[in-house]
Amino acid sequence: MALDQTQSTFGIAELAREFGITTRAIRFYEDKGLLTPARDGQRRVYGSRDHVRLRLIMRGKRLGFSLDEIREMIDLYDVDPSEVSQLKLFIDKLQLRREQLRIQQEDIAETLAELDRLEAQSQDLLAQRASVRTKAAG
Amino acid sequence: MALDQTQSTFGIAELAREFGITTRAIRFYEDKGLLTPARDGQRRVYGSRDHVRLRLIMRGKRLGFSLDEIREMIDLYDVDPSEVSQLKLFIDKLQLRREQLRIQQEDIAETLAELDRLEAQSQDLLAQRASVRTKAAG
DNA sequence: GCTAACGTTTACGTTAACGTAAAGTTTGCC
DNA sequence: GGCAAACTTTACGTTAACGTAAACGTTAGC
Repeated sequence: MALDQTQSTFGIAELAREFGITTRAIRFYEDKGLLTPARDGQRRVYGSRDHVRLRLIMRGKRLGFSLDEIREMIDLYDVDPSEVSQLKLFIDKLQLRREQLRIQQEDIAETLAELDRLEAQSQDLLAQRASVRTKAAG
Repeated sequence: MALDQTQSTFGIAELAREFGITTRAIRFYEDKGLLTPARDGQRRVYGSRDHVRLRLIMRGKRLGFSLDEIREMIDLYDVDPSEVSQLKLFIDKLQLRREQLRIQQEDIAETLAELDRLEAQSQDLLAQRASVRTKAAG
């Protein structure tokens, strides 16, 4: 077995290690309807679908979304496209998310620009200090 | 006074209206050291500096930062550049923030790409449905 | 057969970020 | 001078997202 085909089942501790979270958190996400692992007797067995979902959860958290929001986003991937009216609603939801993300992009761009400015200032100051010390020592 | 020079003092209710939050929240931010309004007797008087800070707070919240993190970020704007060692530490902090924001950018880009994919699929489906109905009706 | 390692459920505790309510003060206005 | 609007402090309540602990089951290795 050299091919290391993407692993297809996981234990809870295994997932916890991989994502750097606790098993408590993973069970909590299940309680909140974000994960739906299979069972082997009592034990939870996570498939590749859960693995993907957990990745989406962590990404959502990094973006500051609540678990409720994250669930809504994740559910977008599983939407049932049978009803046209549902489809249109679905597309509307997509637009809302998109708009929110666009705002975040702007916020990040602004912030990065300000950080750039601050760092430039600081580097200037550092250079000045360095040159002052050099001249004083020379 | 036609020039509407940027307003320089604000009441708490005024700020609350402008930013779409409650006065309670504004006082809470003060408790946490994010705002430091002047006083006119008992009453808080917010200057342009507080106004700027409140904007930064709201931006930080949109990006999912905690108030502690936001305070750290805001304090970067007021850093005292007297000590070189402090300056270097300061630059390190800037780098950390930058890295975090870069990750968020990536996360957003990924998410937007997936939303694009989902929407394209949906629009396809909608178009198919529409053409089916058109043919059935024709 | 015992002990780790891994897993389970149940339940109470904790922190952040406010909401909500009570009770009082100050100010402009009629 | 009385009332409403805006403000104050104090304090208890609430929600999200887990942490922590207790008490128990099961499986592999020595």
